[in-house]
Amino acid sequence: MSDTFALDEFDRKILRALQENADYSMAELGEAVGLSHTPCWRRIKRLEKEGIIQGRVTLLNPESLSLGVSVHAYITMTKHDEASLTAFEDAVQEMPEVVECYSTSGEKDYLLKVVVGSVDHYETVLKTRLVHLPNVASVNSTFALKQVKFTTQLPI
Amino acid sequence: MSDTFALDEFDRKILRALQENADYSMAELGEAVGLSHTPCWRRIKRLEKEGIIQGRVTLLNPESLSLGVSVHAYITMTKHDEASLTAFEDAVQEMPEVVECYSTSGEKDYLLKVVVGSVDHYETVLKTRLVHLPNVASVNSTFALKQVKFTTQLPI
DNA sequence: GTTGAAAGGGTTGCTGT
DNA sequence: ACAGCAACCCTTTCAAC
Repeated sequence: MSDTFALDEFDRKILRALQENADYSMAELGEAVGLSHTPCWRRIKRLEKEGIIQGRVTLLNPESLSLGVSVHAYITMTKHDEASLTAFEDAVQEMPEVVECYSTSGEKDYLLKVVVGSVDHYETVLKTRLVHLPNVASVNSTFALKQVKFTTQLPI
Repeated sequence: MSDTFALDEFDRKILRALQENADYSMAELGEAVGLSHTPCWRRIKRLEKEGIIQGRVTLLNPESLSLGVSVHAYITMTKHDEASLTAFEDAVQEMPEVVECYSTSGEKDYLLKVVVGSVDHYETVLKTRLVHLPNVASVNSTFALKQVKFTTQLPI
């Protein structure tokens, strides 16, 4: 594959640490992985240029923002030509409540993860927005009773 | 709710910017939201202390690490007493390939999002790990054909 | 790879509004 | 409350080796 790169154990240690916490200083990071700060910094710059590091983001606490309700919505489409699917996918990008979207194998066409503040709030989003997305035939919703695990750390 | 706090428009602008990119300097951030860097920095510290800001993480590109295959696994449990569920949930935390886990309403008990490198890799994870998690009766897997959207930004 | 030094930005306190 | 300023210190960044 043209988009894979050879990573040594230093790179992996750096990536594992940075996935967990982007706030490590070069000195801390170097000490943790067994390098001095300069090669550590050079490796990070290389990993950024290669596109392996996508960026640093701040994670917020959903509960404290009254966004503690996650819903998985399963979408069946009326049409399956490329233009119809693209119209749906573009519209999904514009909905901030939809934080994840996958086209799926199996009976349903898409799986959406939607973040809202309450069941009532979801009902509004569902009836005023989701069912009106382009070419949607039906929406089947499953509420998350509990978020058991959520991590942005990839298993490297 | 004791864990919700009053946020003004400055706080929201700061949070929106930091969710998108944690690398903004105080000067940039202040300019973007209409504050000077000192009050901007103080607000961030307050938001961290209140737990609204959970932390900063580095996001990696799954494809470049050969982790481009996402699978949603639906779990049915053999037992539903609290101890059995807790045993399962604890075991899930220890599986780095499982990046999300929700207990769900509906027929299935849990929904897992699993990140792997290939379909073959998933088969191994499924047969050697997932089906042997505590109190699992059955696992039903759906492959993501395409990741249409993924964001860590909450809709604030 | 290392050491070390310059430049930049984060952090704090103070004054004034 | 915020702006502005000054100072310190840590971190990033880039030499030179």
